[in-house]
Amino acid sequence: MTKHKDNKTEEQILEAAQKIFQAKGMDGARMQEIADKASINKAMLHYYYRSKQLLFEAVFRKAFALLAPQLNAILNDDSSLEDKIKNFTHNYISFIIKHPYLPNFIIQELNRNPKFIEKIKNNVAFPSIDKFKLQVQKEVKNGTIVSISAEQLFINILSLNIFPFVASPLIKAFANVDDRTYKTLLEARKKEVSDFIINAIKK
Amino acid sequence: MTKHKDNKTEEQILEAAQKIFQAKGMDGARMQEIADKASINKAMLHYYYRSKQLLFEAVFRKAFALLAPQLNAILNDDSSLEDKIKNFTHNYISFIIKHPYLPNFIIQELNRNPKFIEKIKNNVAFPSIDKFKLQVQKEVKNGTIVSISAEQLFINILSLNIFPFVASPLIKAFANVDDRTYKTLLEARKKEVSDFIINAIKK
DNA sequence: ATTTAGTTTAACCGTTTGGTTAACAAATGT
DNA sequence: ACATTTGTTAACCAAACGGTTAAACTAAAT
Repeated sequence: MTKHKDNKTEEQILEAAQKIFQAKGMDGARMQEIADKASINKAMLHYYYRSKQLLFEAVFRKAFALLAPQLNAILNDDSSLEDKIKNFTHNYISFIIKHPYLPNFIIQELNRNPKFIEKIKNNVAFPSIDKFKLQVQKEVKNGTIVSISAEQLFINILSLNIFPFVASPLIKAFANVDDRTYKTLLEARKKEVSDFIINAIKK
Repeated sequence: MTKHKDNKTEEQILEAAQKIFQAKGMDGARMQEIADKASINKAMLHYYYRSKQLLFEAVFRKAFALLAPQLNAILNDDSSLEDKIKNFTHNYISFIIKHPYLPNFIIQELNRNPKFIEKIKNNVAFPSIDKFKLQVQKEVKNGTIVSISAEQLFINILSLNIFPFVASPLIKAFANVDDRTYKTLLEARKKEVSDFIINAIKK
């Protein structure tokens, strides 16, 4: 979209689209609603982004670009495994509390169209697990942690950090807690989760 | 729908609707597509279920009724905490491997409309955390496990078991594994996850 | 044999949808 | 000063959507 000189309207659109898409998903979102939220004419959406699909992809890319660096913190940082887990958990949960729609949006739309991630891989700095893998293997070999594959540990870390945000209505209902209590629980998880993980892997 | 004598068509519709709704969600699903998959006329959908919303609710209720008893296994079973975690993890992952769309469907549609769970609470046997809570508190008091709230432990168990299915496209991409390898990883989690949890909480 | 109630179909309907058009306004360049 | 490009608007469009209708079909009950 480099041909446009004035990017004020373009950004207004992207912000509005972000809110609508993240709340209602690709299928549930309406172009008119996005236009209304951006306080502009519907034709402008197509003037700047050509189609709903392309507008959606712009929103998705932006969201993904926000999330990816967070994961780099655990995959490609130089600190010790224990420090990584502590820092990541604390920072990541703080981050998601500020952007609660983000993980669910990305997960949902990726499930809707799994091939989409290939497009993203070429556009955004994409974290790699390689370094993390070496680190875990080394610690297992040294006997500092129990025998576990880097992939399983990685899945566990992500699960414990992300799932409570993705499935909040379900968990709230089962655990029988109200919104305020749930927020307190999430806040406590900044510490609880890293303790839990470190306990699980240390010998 | 008790007025109908022949329930063959009705079930065909529900099955087709289940597949379409679980793959595309409420907003992405089309009544025509459901009719096609059920090999019947579109008017029949309305004859048996009146509206898209009611058909969707029937599908959702059925899915939820399938999932809820699984959770009862961990919340209201009489066995020891360690046995519970082992059994639940093993059985639940086996269950979801057979119904891979289920958790994501429920989570997604509950996020779309959080009030919906109130409707469900009255219709389906709804698990309660009370008994599990007492059990955890007792074990903490006895010193057999580390100090942890039942809610946090419950969240952790659900996260580790469900998230890998909900976020599979994302995890596959980050962990850089193909479909076959990922299936193997999930299969291994039947044991890995319970070891991980038990390690995390035992003193 | 005829009624009756349940089932199925094709055709139809009003609305909403993403997207387009053509005219107009505001900058920008010459 | 004029011409050209860029930004914005209201009106419009065809297609797709969920839902309805009225008539036809089926089979058991009278």
